[in-house]
Amino acid sequence: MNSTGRPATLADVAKRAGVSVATASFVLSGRGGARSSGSPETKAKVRGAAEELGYVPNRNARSLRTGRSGGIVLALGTVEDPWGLSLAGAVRDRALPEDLSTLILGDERWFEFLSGSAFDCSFVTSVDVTPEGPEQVRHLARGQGGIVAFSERIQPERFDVISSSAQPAVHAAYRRLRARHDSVAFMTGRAIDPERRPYYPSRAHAFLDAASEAGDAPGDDLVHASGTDRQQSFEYSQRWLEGPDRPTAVICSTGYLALALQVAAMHAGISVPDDLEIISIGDVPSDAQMLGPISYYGVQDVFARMADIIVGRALDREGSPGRLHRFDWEFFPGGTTVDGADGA
Amino acid sequence: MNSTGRPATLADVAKRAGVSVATASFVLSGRGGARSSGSPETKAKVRGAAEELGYVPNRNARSLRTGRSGGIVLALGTVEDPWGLSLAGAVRDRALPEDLSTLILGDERWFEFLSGSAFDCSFVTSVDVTPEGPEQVRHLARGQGGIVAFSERIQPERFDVISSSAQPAVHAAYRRLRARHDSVAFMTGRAIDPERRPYYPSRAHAFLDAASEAGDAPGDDLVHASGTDRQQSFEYSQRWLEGPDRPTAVICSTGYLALALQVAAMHAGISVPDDLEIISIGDVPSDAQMLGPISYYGVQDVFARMADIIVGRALDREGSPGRLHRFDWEFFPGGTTVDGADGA
DNA sequence: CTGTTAGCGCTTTCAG
DNA sequence: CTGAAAGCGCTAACAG
Repeated sequence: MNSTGRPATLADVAKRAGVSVATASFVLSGRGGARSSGSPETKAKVRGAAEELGYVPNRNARSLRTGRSGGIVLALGTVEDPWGLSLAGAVRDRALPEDLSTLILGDERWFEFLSGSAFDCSFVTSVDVTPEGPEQVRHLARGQGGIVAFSERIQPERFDVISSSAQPAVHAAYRRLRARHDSVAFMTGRAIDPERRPYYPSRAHAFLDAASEAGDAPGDDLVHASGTDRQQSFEYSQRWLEGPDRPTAVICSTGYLALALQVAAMHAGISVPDDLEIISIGDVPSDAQMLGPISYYGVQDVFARMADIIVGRALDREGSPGRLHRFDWEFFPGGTTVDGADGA
Repeated sequence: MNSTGRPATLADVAKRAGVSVATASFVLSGRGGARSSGSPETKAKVRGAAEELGYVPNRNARSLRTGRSGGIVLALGTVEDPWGLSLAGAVRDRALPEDLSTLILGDERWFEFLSGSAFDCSFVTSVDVTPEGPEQVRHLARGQGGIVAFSERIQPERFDVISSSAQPAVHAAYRRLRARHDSVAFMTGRAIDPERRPYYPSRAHAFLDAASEAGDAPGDDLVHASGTDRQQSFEYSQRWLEGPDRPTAVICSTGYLALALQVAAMHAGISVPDDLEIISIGDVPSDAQMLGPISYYGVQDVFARMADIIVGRALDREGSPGRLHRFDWEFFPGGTTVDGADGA
């Protein structure tokens, strides 16, 4: 490994090996290990020179030329959400053997960032939170890399779409708990904000629909906004459980809320599931659970399936016209409900 | 926004605006908004054409030319660690106003990935886990972008180094608790593995040193490996707290272990801090705490300080010879120790 | 103030 | 089987 000056270029390697740039390129990047790559002797010389110089191909130049970058980028909107991290882990595990790097975009300006780049595949989650989301995705699809969009309101075109609505799950959870309780409450992080409302019905909306569909009263007071961080949720849960309108059945809009509620119940001496049943919409990462599994609605093998789609797109050069992948939610019974594994 | 064909190139824009490529480039990328950019009329034409065509510069081409990419990449080694995510959040907040994107590299092949690329700044955490780490960092530093390395065994050269050893903190924590207890235990995730040992002393090693320095017995049995995920840690804590050698003072090697222990203590009816004192090495993200603040040793404003260094490097074109940033750990009293805010 | 020109480092025909 | 040359899209000198 040479230790002076700027990084070695292919031309440097070629010169040192006494061959032309083209040959060097052929040996190093073309099917080097496989068939028909050059005379064994030349190969050795080139390889040796590259090694000595610590040569490493400039990815910008290569991408510029080929239109591919050897990378997958996950535009998750936010980095704080553990859901995205689980996905990232699954993608990484599948991408690594294919020699694809996995990157997470940490900010929310996915459109600006992705427009300029040429990744093998870009995955976009926050299509549905702005009005222009779908249009932007279509625009990106004109570029070179593959696109996978996580959305409930866009049709596949030259990109794949993963559609995974929690709405049926919320309805099912409501029916399931309502069958055993006079009243079912809903716990969410942030109150419904009519201003910055996403362009699809939120889980809280689904809950309200489910309640009125079941013939229950307006139910606005059944929606509890507990705050976004865990301490807030925990303290809210404590007050709630020790207050006058203590619930006996709660649907939590995320796994972490369910976790906070579960711990608060233990703290308050309330027995779960006997005196309080909890269902989470979306699973709780197993390594975050402390008091045993929480009953939840979720998608079987979500991360593995999504990772397959994303990596598949990345590997698919010039391909498929775009598929719609619809994910269905099922009930996974845990220790926070009384029921066994029978369906909704 | 044009909706057909491949992405518009600068040449397309120039042609449509009736100017040359150079002029278009000048207007669009050179100090467009600021002074001396071209005649108002041309500017308008070019801007208009770009708008109509939905032009967006190809970042690969630009980077190839300029050697800068408009991005910061954080090579965290793993995505699962919340520490890295907090850092990512802090970096993103500072980078966004400067028009820098923040990326997280999701896999552990940082060297391979970074060698090929030209980011404005790369941050590498796992320098100390392999023997060749430092050499690789030096090699990267020959490239175009800035580098910030998180390491306790490398000297700054043409890159910055952040050195933040937990060792003194472990010693201080030991002394602090030992002053009030006959025996102080240590809780860690993974047992000390002499095989794949990192190339620096681990926190568990520091604990053993601290014990023998205080004149205490070997203490190997004071090190408790509780497993890596939270459920395991929680269950381990439960067994431990309800078993025969129940501790009265514990140092936890990470914040999440302290959290599990705290919850387990509550569960077992053990009063914290009266019957059990807990000190965490490293802080617990505030949004993960449920039972109130945990006493810990940590670095004041770690994430903000690190983010400043990283973004600073990214903005610093052709610059500083490399600085060593040494981070000192302090005690932050919370609800899991009996002491107030007095020093160690 | 705008246009011409020369590359950045790489891959890829196309000849030899 | 190897070399010469073109060009990906963009920017930065230098002319005009």
